[in-house]
Amino acid sequence: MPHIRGRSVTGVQVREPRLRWPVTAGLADAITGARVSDVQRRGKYLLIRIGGGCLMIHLGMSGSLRIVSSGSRPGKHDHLDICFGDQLLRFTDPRRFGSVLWLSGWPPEHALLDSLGPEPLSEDFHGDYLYGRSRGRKLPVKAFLMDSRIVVGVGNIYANEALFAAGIHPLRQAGRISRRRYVALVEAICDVLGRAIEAGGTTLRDFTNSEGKPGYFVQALQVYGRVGQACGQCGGTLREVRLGGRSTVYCPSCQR
DNA sequence: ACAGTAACCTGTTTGC
DNA sequence: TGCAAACAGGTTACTG
Repeated sequence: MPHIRGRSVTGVQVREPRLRWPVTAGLADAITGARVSDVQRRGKYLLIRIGGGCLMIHLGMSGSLRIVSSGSRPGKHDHLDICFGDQLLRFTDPRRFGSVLWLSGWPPEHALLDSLGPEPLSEDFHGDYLYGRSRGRKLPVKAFLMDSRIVVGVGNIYANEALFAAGIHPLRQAGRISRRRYVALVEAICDVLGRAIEAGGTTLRDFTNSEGKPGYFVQALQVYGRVGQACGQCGGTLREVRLGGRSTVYCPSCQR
């Protein structure tokens, strides 16, 4: 976020505070006049250091942040603006699964950050770690992977893709997968995430990235959204099950 | 303690 | 054609 680092907040407009959690009351008073000194990320939380505290933003699944000129008229789902003189940081989120919370200290302290697992592309995330955390767990490995306490950043699409790449059946009990296979799974997760980031992410339908353009990784997906189609590995038919209400697509012969 | 499900929300798609 | 229901997703809270 090179657009706002070093700049000072000149105002805040909250048009719709009802997000995943209510936008922190008194946000404008807390940050108006303060300067943005740092921008970090933890899991899917954006951590913007402003003055002595932290603005913690989550984009949910349909949220976005844009830099627009201060004269720009807000649209239907433009719920809040952080003003920086002639420019605004505008938070848009049609489905309101995102959140904007003000934390009064730095480093940020919040229950939502406390129990987060390691970053998937960090060295703390490796096969031995997943293997250890999974012992005794009976839930499906896909649900295990999507638990942010285990590892952050692996959502439904990438869990599907990584399990296919690693040849692991999404319904297999997490505790009944060998160390060797978890090593392969970590490799698959890193590979999938790395390629997705490179391609600008995965966007579906109306979703776009921070520049308003679609992500191109959707074209590289092997299983997600391809139920009924032929498996790229064996030619068999991809199947779908619902797991916690989430679409789970896999190849019954390549994934065991 | 753990596993599974409901809940939040709305634009889009599907089904009658 | 029109309307209602289903669907999608990240994450937490709740239930069993």
